[in-house]
Amino acid sequence: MFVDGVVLTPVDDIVRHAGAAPASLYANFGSKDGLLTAALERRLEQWTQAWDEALAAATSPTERLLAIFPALQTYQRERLRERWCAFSGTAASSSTPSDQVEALLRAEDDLLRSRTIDLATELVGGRGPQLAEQVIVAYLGTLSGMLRRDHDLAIAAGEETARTVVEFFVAAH
Amino acid sequence: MFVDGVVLTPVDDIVRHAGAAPASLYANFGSKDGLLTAALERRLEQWTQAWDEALAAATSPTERLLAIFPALQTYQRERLRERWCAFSGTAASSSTPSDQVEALLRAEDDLLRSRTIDLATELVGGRGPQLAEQVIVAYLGTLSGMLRRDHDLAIAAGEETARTVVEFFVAAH
DNA sequence: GTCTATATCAAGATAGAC
DNA sequence: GTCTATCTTGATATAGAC
Repeated sequence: MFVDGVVLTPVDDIVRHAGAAPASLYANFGSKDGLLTAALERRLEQWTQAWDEALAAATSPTERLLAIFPALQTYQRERLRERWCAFSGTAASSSTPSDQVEALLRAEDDLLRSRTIDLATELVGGRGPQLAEQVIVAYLGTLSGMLRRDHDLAIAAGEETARTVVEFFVAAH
Repeated sequence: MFVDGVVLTPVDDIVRHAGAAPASLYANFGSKDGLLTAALERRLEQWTQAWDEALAAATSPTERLLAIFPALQTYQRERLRERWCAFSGTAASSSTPSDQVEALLRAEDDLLRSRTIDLATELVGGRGPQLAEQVIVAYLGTLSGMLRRDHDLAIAAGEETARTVVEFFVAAH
């Protein structure tokens, strides 16, 4: 759809794609920033759902910690196809986001960290936060990787990396 | 300096910062894309040097493979301070770069992959490519991490992740 | 080769009709 | 509430003088 994300896509293009008029967009969202906010809210909701579903499908604590990768794959395939990540992309697109956009970026980051730390702690106890940190590096590396190569390859490489890290921590546990 | 990168920074700002006139920029670089090209060329050169230096300072094959992280730190501290990465940032800023910009993005990616594969192969032989892939995930995750948190923390987390992966492969070797 | 001043164009936003 | 038409702004780029 809009491969460059909301921030870098002109309002006119979005409006034309929607079959609507510019004035309607402004009547509904107030500004382009309002549109971006609504888009990120929707993405956060969809992403949370995709992750929830992958967690529910996971059959072991290890797979639960790694479920973020299948979640990313189904999110991309079945939900909001994106070039890499709406949140990192927004952070990259402007170093001075509005307060409401910044709050959403923080909300996504909080979700990522708190869930990952909880899942990692279930798996390795006190070393959970360190393991979580490394799984997050693998996750963020997956997102960056999507910018420069095939999505499926990037996700597979990221998941393998996370799996290595998890095995290492579990073995030392 | 220009925290959002060349692509997202208006020409006027760059010109003002340089104490020059818009016309001079166009006389010297032809277009904004020409300026971006020159900027990326310079960055690739500086980055290669920083990485070379870190490689020269490394004292074991493992440290040589991990030298990309100290290289990133000195690059950021002593060379071209950036918000995250000029190359990933450029890739994120436009999905349709000019041919010359795309060639530079490819050159940076080739450098990253070929060097990492060579160093990983020295360390673990035939499993080198797989190890390299995971170190690259950690590197890219470090870059993305720099977008959202303190640079030193992001680099430390990335290096720790890569170190875990390396230890795992070395132990299995 | 560099400057001032300006043309050109694209993008965000709005006025006013329906 | 949505549309057409338009305003305004800001950004890339150039003309012409020095």
